[in-house]
Amino acid sequence: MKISNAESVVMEALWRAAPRTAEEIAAEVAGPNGWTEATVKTLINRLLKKKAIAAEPEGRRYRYRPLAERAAYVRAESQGLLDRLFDGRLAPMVSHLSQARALSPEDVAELKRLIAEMDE
Amino acid sequence: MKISNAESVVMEALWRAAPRTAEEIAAEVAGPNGWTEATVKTLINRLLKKKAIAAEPEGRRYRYRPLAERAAYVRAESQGLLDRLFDGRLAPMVSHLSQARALSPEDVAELKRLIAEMDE
DNA sequence: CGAGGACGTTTACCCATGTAATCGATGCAG
DNA sequence: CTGCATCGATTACATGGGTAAACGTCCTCG
Repeated sequence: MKISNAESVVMEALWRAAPRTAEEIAAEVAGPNGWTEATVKTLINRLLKKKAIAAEPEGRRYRYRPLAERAAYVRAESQGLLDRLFDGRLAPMVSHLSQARALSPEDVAELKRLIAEMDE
Repeated sequence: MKISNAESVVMEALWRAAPRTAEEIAAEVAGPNGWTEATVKTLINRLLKKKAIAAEPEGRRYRYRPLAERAAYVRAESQGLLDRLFDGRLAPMVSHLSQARALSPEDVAELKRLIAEMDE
């Protein structure tokens, strides 16, 4: 099932560190997103329904862990965008993004390294 | 204002060629997406409301033309993804995508060229 | 033992979106 | 002139998502 935008914020938190309690998750994501703890709880529940995360009982409460893998999520999202906007071609995308936002020299160096690697 | 997924299909059609009538647009996008002409008309109207396109009268009907620029749309979309998933860093994104999907030699060559260009 | 709190669960509500049918005006074929 | 076909405009309706409060249950402190 599809993970929505707001939900993905919770997922990211869990991908960063898991398992965690609802309280811990909320502590991390509620403020920056202007959400109340109630909102975070709703998101957690929707993710449970979608089987994107699992709950393991710990005493009185639960700790949540991701079931969906970040790599798969990232791949689906970026591939979708790539296909929709750049006809699946990476080069035009890189071209576009590098124009739209200046790259740091480190970025350029890193890219160069990547390409060199691919070129074998 | 935000352009939704379905709406973006209409936008893409108009970016490809404009101005066009609703009928022409529908002819191009309805079938492949499994939409009726009515659906396309709704999308057109929503885009009008959002000021993403404009209508110019032509005899008894209208021809539509994009107001929003594709470049801006593409930039917003890809930048959003880049920020959300790759912390705004292009190199990790390229790395991820090139792993997830093998690049053609042309792509690699093109990328190499791009990087070389940036490096000045 | 009783009250307050901590948690997860349920319910709520509104807006955007996907999808489409219907309506109203208008121009054209007879 | 009149009825049919066309168009755009209006209305419809279900689902998903963002946002959150209310509820029920159990634990714990006094």
